[in-house]
Amino acid sequence: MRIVFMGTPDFAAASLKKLIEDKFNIVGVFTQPDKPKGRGMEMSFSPVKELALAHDLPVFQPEKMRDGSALRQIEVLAPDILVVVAYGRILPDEILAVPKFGAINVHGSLLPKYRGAAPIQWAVLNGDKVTGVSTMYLAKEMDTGDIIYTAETEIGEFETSGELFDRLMVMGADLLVKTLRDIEKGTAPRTPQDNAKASYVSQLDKSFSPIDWNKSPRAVVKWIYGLQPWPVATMELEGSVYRVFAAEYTEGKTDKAPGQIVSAGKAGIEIACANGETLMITQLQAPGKKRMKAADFLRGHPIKIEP
RNA sequence: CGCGGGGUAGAGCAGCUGGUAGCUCGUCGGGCUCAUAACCCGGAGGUCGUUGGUUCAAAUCCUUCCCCCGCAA
Repeated sequence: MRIVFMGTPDFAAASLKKLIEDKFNIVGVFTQPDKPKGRGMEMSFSPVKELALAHDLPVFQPEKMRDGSALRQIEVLAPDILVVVAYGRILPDEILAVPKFGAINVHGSLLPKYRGAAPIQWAVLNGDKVTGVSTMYLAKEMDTGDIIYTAETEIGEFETSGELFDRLMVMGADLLVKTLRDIEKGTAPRTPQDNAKASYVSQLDKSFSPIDWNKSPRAVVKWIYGLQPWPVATMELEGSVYRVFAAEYTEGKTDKAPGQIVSAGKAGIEIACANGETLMITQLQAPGKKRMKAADFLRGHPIKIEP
């Protein structure tokens, strides 16, 4: 089976890596054009491109998908199926129509829940106990195609989105392999999504960072861990914005208003949340500094606690 | 050359309008205490990221490079 793979970030690279390891016949790899990244704005390749180059797979990086050139490239490759994982582009119908098995996708949620851009992060942010990955056929509308397979996994209480990402991309890769094998055998199921149960989630950005202390401790914990590795939860402390990386639950009760510092010591910085409950911040990062334990931070930044 | 912050004792910071370095914690020793992440006394520990320069004298001024971090992508 001739496969054309389309993808860009690490999540996609994990699937491509698995397909390569399992000796699938990948005839071409599409990924986003190279862009300057990082400090110094150095040109960099996408993880998918790096991987493809390392295995001598032909790489295609069309600037536009709708000007016909991408279509011609794909027609030449004559794939039997298109595997699209976090490519970052909407594919026009004429491209989807080329392969006889169509196009399939790996999505980081249990569809139809969390259609959209940041399903993994939102599963964490919402405090879900379980999430998973799905494989599906590409449809005209984003993430609405028929589901092929799903796989579930539990979310750790203090698991970051990044950690969950790493697990889900491996699960996704495995599920993709199973999906491809069964499509080839003709035994892959095809289940339409129940649109009534669908939900959409938006991409995250820095406007999500500030912690809302009027929430319960658990909601704040989920916010802190769900926003990692990006954009990272933040809190204001004596005029500066600090990035918050870790927190623990406490038995503490307080009369202070949400957001007020209750205590600061070896265990961390205790902050009031909703209903008089508190949360212990244990790891944070000051502007221009690297992340550190709250106890380390307090040595050089004694905090005055309002009575 | 995309913008900006920072590299000072084991850790976190101050000092940076130049004169051989200070604070908190930790650590070591001693004391006090029924006891303590408590308190008291004492000690160890730093070629101030690197290179060259200015100067009678630099952590403090200028310069080279390295490393860390945030923004932006």
